[in-house]
Amino acid sequence: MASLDRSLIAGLSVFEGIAAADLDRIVSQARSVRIAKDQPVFEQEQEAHSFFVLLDGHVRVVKSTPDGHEVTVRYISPGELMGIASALGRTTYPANAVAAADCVVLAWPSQLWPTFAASFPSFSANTYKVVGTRLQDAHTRVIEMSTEQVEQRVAHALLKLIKQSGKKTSEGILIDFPISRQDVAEITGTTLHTVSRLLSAWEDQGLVKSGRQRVVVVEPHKLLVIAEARAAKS
Amino acid sequence: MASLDRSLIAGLSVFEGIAAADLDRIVSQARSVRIAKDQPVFEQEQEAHSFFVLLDGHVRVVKSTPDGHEVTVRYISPGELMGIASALGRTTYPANAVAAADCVVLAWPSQLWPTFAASFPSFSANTYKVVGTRLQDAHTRVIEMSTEQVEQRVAHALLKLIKQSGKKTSEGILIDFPISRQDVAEITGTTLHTVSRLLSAWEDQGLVKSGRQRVVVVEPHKLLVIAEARAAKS
DNA sequence: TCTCTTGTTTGCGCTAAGGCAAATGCCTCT
DNA sequence: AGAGGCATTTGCCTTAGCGCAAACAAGAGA
Repeated sequence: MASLDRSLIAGLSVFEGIAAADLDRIVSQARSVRIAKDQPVFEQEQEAHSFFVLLDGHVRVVKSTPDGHEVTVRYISPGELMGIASALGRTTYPANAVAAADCVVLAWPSQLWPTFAASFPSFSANTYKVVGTRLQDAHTRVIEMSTEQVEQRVAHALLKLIKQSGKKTSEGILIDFPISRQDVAEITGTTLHTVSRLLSAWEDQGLVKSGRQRVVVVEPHKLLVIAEARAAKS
Repeated sequence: MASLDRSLIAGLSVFEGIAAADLDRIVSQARSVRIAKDQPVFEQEQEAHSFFVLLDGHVRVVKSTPDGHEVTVRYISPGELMGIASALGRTTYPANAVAAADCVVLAWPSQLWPTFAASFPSFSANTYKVVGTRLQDAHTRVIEMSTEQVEQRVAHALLKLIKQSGKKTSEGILIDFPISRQDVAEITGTTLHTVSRLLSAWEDQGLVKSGRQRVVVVEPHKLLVIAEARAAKS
């Protein structure tokens, strides 16, 4: 591992509260892997041989149903953990992870987890905190799916995406990786057609600008109004 | 704690792999609490002062949305953990837990968690395994909400309920606590009207028998066929 | 530059399922 | 036993949003 990586890594929230020396020991046992866009990071049902931290790029975590549907569970941004099945006593990955853009990840063999957890309590605590957040997020998703209409869900999804992976540009806030209508549909549980219609409508109102695999949110506030709308619609 | 409880408790999967002596130390620090039907076990946003094991009864975990919707996150059956926010680094409960029937729970103060986790690795491992399962379940819920129609979701919900809390009777498998159409609706993200219509239809076909706050599944296999149906419907 | 592939837009019809409303039935409490 | 409150059933209407299908860009590769 290049020392360049170390300084970059020290700032990540996953490693908060870990002494520099410990961090070195942790990082020195990782291997750094480059993954090209659309290549898998890990796959559903596969043996969970490693856990990862994403250093650069974006990863989409997807579950496939027997009947061919694909549901996006979450997007992973730089700095986030993924594939931590081993911390939860699982031996296989529960979903597919695919690079949504070219990625660089740090990978540790899963069998190191017990040692890490015992030796570096902060690391373990940070990890479980992440798990807690994800459980929370998943429940929020369920609630959104249960109580909101498609328009609100798509608005929420875009807001979540710009919060997580937004990049300010002169036009507005860009979702910083290629994302298609189909992708948004798989996040929100709808169809690419409906997403397309919504984006077109919002584009007309000046809320967003979008193109091929590209979405820029121009008016986040107005989008938020739609997302939080109770009953009436404009 | 009566020693009666100890023998009962030793069999629970949460305590698997824990030496009898350790189990005694764990259980001796719990207090046993009786909670009447419809009374809260813990509440959303409240400080997570304790974590629990349900010994008897059934608990419904519900999240309320700002706009008055209620979504049932899960049902807890005897032997299961609940309120384990502290193990995930949270300081407040993420949802409401209400007794769906009269309950008996064991409660430990949250501040014991770090000690327990350090002293009894099996306990910690078991707990995180439960968390893993719940995360999994939550994702399954999201997928069901995204890809299945209401009929399939309700069928799945009933199957899950009889698996978790089913009791064989002469008529079929009874869901062993009072459950209304509204409750089923809150699990599946639909309305009590739709649930009522479905149950009536299934009753006509002899798949279930149901009454006021009561559901008996007569033909689990046929229900499974509905739950797993791809496109066509009978 | 031209072509091909892949993503996007949009129109149209259809239906699952929600909303509303009213009737009925079953417990529970007095 | 009677009364009141819930839970349930059902009919009817409305509609959000899906499916299908066809036309349209806009990159990518030759």
